[in-house]
Amino acid sequence: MSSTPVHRRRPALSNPRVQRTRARIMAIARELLPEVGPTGLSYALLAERAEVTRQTVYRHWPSRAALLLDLILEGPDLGDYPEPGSDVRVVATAWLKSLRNGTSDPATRSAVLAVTAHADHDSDSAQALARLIQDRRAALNVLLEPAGVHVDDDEFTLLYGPVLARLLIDREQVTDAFVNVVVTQWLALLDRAGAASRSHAAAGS
Amino acid sequence: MSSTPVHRRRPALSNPRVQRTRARIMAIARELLPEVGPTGLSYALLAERAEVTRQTVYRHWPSRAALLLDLILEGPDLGDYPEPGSDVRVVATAWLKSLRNGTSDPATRSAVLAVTAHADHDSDSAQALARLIQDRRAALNVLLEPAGVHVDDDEFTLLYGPVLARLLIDREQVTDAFVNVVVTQWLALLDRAGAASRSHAAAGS
Amino acid sequence: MSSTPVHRRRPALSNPRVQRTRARIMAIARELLPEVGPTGLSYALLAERAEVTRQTVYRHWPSRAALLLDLILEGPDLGDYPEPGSDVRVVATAWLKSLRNGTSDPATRSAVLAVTAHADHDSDSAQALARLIQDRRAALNVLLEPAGVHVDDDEFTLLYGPVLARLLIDREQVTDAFVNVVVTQWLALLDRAGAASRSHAAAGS
Amino acid sequence: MSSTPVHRRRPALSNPRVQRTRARIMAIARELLPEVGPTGLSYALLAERAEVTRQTVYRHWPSRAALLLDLILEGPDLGDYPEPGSDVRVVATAWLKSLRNGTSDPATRSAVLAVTAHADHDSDSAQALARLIQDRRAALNVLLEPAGVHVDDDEFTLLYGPVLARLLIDREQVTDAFVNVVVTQWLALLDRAGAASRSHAAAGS
DNA sequence: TTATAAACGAGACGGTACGTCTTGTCTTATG
DNA sequence: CATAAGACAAGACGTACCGTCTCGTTTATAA
Repeated sequence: MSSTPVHRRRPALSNPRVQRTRARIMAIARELLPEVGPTGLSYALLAERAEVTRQTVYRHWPSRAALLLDLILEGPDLGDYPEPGSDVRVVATAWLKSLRNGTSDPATRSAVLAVTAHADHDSDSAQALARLIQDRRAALNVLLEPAGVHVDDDEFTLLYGPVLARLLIDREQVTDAFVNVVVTQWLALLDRAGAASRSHAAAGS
Repeated sequence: MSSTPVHRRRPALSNPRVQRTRARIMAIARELLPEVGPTGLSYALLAERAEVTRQTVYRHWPSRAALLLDLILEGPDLGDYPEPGSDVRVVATAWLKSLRNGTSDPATRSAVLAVTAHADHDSDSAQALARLIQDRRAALNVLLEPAGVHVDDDEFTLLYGPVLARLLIDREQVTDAFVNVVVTQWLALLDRAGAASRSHAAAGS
Repeated sequence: MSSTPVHRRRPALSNPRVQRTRARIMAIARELLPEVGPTGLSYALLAERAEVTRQTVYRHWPSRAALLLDLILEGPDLGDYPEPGSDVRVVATAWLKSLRNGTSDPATRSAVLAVTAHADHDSDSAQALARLIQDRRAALNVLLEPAGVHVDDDEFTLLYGPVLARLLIDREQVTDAFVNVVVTQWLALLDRAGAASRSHAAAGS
Repeated sequence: MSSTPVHRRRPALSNPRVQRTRARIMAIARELLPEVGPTGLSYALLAERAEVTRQTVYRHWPSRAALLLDLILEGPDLGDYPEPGSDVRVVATAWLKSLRNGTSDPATRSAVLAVTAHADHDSDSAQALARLIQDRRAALNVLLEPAGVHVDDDEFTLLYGPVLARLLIDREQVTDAFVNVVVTQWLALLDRAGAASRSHAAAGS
């Protein structure tokens, strides 16, 4: 069996040399990932391409999961990030397109899939994945605050589920039309839920 | 890079010895997969646990993808398979629960995720995944035939997407309640689509 | 710290392929040792030069000590091995020259020194060294049997000590003349010891 | 291969701070050496234990050989150093015991063995070893001057050889009794040599 | 019932990768 | 500005797994 990696302090990002090295490795990793896949992205290959020692890569990311996570978090520039608003349809559509754009980057998609695949057996990955989802949901809720809407777990899954399924499993483009269908569906759900709670409230009065 | 695997004839399943060996390895693989994860399921480990030579495993499955695929296809007994019917809600619910049950088996889930993760870089996996999805959709359409309903790509994704997202990404139980919500949503979608095509037809007349 | 090496079966010498591989590696090691020294004789270098994988070298010798020991034991051909006889001087001289010849081979000398140096901290090396010495002493005693002489620890050290010191520490040739001086000395010691035991016996009568 | 070490000025011993640092490192090295062996005594470990930067150790001893040599030369306190005298037996015995005492210290023994083992491939070590031996011989000759005796190479090796062999190779205690036997032997040799030269002189006249 | 073909066990081998360690140099920040 | 902390390149270590290749042995089918 492989021994558990020793916990070791990671290089201080304040150091400009460290920043340079880290940035170069991340860039190469982003290039390489779609080419060779997450399992093919070995420290050996990464180090060679980045013209860096394996040891250096280990110093920055003690495990592949850590590297993949950073790749997801510091994804490529996604263009305009959606802004809060009171029109639920507009906000939800903007958020969903932003999700789609982020996840359409091949490197990011690879990384997400790899982390997801490891989540069952690697608690680090599981935690990272969970945090990722929670952050996205929190972001959506912030955007929807002006509209006085708060999405719960089920509603959230119903919104992003179809889009990610299309991207990751169907492995096809997520068109604007598809996004519109999903959002339309989802608004109907919210309406029903609102009506239910209203009728519930009415019945309770 | 590793050298290209030589194409080699796989053992004939007609031979009872072959069947025994194959069955034992598959069983062990199913046990092991949730424990160690898809990448941890090495030929070496598998062979050792199954008390078989590595060579033997290679003879049966020339690549890990092939093994994983077999694991998915010959999943554990799923209980009653849904039957065709004219009530769309009933049929869709049954199908969705069957999907949930199949994918809830840890070994199967692991295998599906692994295949999905490799699909970007391994055309074999991509093909296998595509076929898997198509088969499921075809099965659903067969079930819905009596109801006179045929689901297209988008509708299909909207049906299974939330369930798989809940299972694979949220990594939580898919409750019957959640299934009901998804189906209710989905029926509304079908209605809208039907109305649209009807009005379309009316306008066209 | 590195984890303790796993105990693993070494290749069966009955296999001719194994013999070939082993012989080639040993030959290369013998060549390399005097060039680069015991610490410079890395598994990496050895494997490269022998055109063999590092893993193969590990399979044959799980530790450097094991390899060095084999190098000592299967030294180069030493020429005629001394024969037993009743003339103590002749036998002792022949044995000592044989020791000298064996230890004069640069590779063997390097190996002996390395094993000796590690004996303090590596019980394997210590044991090997001890066995080496004991074997040599036993061999000498066999040769001297016809002469009715048995050498004890102190006597043995007095015989081989000066020769090894000259070789390993003075790092100079051991001439036949030097061997003769040592043997002459040593015979005087035996005489004295014999006289002492005789007088002892006489006193006891 | 590693790049050749750059020649760099070593700290001035006149500086008291330098002395303190140097003394602490040496002490730690002396402690560590028997524990971990000469190859295990890495600069990294040494620096860590001495609570000093690796750089600092490098500054003091540009190579391991240099450190080991210093360890040998500045061995632990040997007790009374023998004094010159006219009784050859007394002087030789005292000198031999002093040699034994010095070499019995585990750290020193380790260092001596390491230097010896490297002498074949590292000219620095070879030189250091040679100087060490010469110094010891010179010291003995100084002690023996009052007795009018001068030992040559062969005689010297015959005196110290058995003792070092017992210590380093047999890896056993050198008892006073053993020292006495060696000295007795050795005196007989001197006698014979003296007689030979006398008879030689007589024959030559 | 015995060939004969295939599956299987055993394991050596060349590779690649892993995660760790040490070494010697070089950069950066700090006093 | 001299010195520390420590990042980095280079490379070895011992291990694991991979895919292939013998070579015998066992099992199943066919003659």
